[in-house]
Amino acid sequence: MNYSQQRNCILNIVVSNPIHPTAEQVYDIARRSYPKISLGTVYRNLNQLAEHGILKKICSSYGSVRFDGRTDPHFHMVCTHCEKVFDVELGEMLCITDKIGSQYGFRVTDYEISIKGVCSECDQKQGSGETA
Amino acid sequence: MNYSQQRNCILNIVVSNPIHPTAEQVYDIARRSYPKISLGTVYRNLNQLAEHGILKKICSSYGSVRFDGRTDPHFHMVCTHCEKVFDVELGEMLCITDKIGSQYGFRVTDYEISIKGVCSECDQKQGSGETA
DNA sequence: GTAAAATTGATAATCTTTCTCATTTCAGTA
DNA sequence: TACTGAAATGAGAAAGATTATCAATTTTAC
Repeated sequence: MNYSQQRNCILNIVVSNPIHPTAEQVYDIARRSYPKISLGTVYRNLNQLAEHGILKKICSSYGSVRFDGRTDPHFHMVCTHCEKVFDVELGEMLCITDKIGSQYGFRVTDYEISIKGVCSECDQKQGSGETA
Repeated sequence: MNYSQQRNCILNIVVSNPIHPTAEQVYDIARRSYPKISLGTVYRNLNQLAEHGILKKICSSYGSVRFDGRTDPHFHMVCTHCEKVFDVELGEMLCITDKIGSQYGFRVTDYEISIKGVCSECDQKQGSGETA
């Protein structure tokens, strides 16, 4: 895999913006540096980087796939109000997945956990009728 | 919400087929009973039933959204080989989500866990080069 | 610097899902 | 049982997300 300037830019965007961006969001940011970059290039690179394990595809929310610069096991909390995706640490899950593997005869290679709810910010705004 | 024959059929398909079908799969099965049913009707009903909490939308795998007739909290194991989605029971998760909620100030309303890996069936076939 | 391999931008194509709207069905009531 | 307004349907167009194609450009290794 060659590292073109565009690929580097795309990777940096995902790694340095822990917002779990969609391809479209990455595209918007990438265009600031490469105004002629095409959306196809963004999709191609995000998928290739994910295939190589350099970043991760996540499907925490409906609609578009999102990408995560963190590849170590962790969870996500998705706010059903503002649609933001937050990271959650919880080492305990590791032993739970092991348990599941042996209990169901399933060879666990990865897991993806999305906790849905309302983030504290939205929860506070809720009363005033605001929407993020 | 009126219960048309088509809506009943769609609901039955999802509830009685624990394969976590996509809209397209539901459509294919529904056509056996209602050859003229339209894909739009299938999508409309699946979404409405999900909005009413009668069934659940899941995004365990990429590509298409899937639907689940079980609405009680449970996990999914997704085989990366045959793409099948299996149910997993694990009550322990309930206290973990509570913990996460209080730790991060997040009001947890639901969660969705997908464990990815290879199911025992595919694991056995693997050596012989077969693909499901 | 050169050549082969990989990548890009532009655009078409595909796939999934939603929307529109005239027609039909449903549920409640007389 | 017939009537009526609301809800749902089927057909197809439209929108949104993603992938594929391909000539031109960039990258990498020598």
